[in-house]
Amino acid sequence: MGTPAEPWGHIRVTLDDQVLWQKFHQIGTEMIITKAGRRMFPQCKISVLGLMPFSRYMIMVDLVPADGMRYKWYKHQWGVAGKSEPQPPCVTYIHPDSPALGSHWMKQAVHFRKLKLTNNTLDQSGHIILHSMHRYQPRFHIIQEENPFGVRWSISQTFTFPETVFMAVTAYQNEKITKLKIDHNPFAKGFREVGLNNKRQRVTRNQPCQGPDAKRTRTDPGSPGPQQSHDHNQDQAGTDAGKPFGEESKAGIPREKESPGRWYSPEVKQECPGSEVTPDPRDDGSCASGQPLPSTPLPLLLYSNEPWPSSGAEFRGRAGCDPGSLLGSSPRRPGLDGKAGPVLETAAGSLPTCRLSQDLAGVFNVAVSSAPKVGAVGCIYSHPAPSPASWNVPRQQFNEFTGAAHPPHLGAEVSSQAVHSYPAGAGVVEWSPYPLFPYPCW
DNA sequence: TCGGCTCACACTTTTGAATTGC
DNA sequence: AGCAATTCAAAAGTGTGAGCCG
Repeated sequence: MGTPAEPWGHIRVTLDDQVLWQKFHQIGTEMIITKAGRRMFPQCKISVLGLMPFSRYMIMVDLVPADGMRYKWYKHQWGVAGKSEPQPPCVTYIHPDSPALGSHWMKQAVHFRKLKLTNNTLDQSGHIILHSMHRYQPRFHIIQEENPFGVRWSISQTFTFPETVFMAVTAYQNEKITKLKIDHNPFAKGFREVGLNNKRQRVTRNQPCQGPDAKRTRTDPGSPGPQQSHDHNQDQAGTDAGKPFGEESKAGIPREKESPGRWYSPEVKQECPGSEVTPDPRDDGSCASGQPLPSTPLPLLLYSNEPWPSSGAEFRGRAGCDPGSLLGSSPRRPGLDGKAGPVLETAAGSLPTCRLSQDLAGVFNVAVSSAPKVGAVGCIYSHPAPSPASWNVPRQQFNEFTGAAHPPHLGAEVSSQAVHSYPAGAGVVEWSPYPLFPYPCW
């Protein structure tokens, strides 16, 4: 168990499936969001190195606006349609293995396969709520538990990867993205065959069912649709060239199998090779700020009544740490009306006497996977407990927070960093002067 | 009229309980 | 009795296109 003095100096985070991400990024990644929740593809998967094997960490993901714009698909390309809408209640997804030892996280890739996106602002399933036609950037947060008994969570570090920026959509706009997804996503296997991933040809296939009730008649035994589909899938079974997932699993290869990638570390960031990176509207040179950060208290759920920053630049300045930027602020605090999604709440009576940074009144929404990780899920919804997962605090109390991001009990010896990782060249790590979670949990 | 969203659909993959074998 | 491997059904996840809605 190391001291918190320099626990972060050698952490390296690699984005897995980076080649795939870059393929999508080159075209302009689109992520389908649905009311019921849709998984990401490519999925968020990272490799972590440099953790202390016997220290415990939480790893979580949130999605922040990539800019302050709303987009529209016009003439085969994305164009700005205006300013972004007020952001919905933001949820941070905690990896179901959290908290776990550093050795556990480093043993294999950290896969956020259960992470789901939704456009349902009233979602209660813990899915990450996004607006369609907006661009978002996934962020990965690693939070260290200071002692092995889970007294508290403290230091945090944030990693982002420019190629993971995507456009949230309810229906694919770019046919190239559609094709790429079909080619790489096993669940879309049925659409891979030529003709089935083409809207017009698909319509032709179902012509006998055309008409106002066409949807219903597709299941009609007399309809040629299902039969043909079956045949085509049989053909496909032997000719499927991609098989990126299914083949892997059937071959008995661990799903978490890793492919080597690049590392991004704070040290590298100091070099600030920003020129190697695809220009990002949010990258406004803040990588130059290589200052140690104030202490980072525990992650909490922070609802905010503040609207999200309307401009990328503004948001960027806050990135990485405070509740407003990390998890996003919701125009309205969910939960007060009883419609809140599953959130990590802080325990009643355990509120610390910390203060929020000035514009950050609110409460985090923290989603946890549906996976049977009792430690993470159970505690979150249960009574106060001395576990780091049980940050339950009455939502209504969060708005009473004001002010500082330095909880007194953490002290200055605990530093935190927000790191912006770039895939290009040697990589870039960005240090933010803001703590990830400015509130202690107890 | 138009663009965005929802839904049911057919299909594949994944998951996990039940069963079997050692 | 305990464990690992296998089987199988159910659940989850996928893109599509028609229809709905503002």
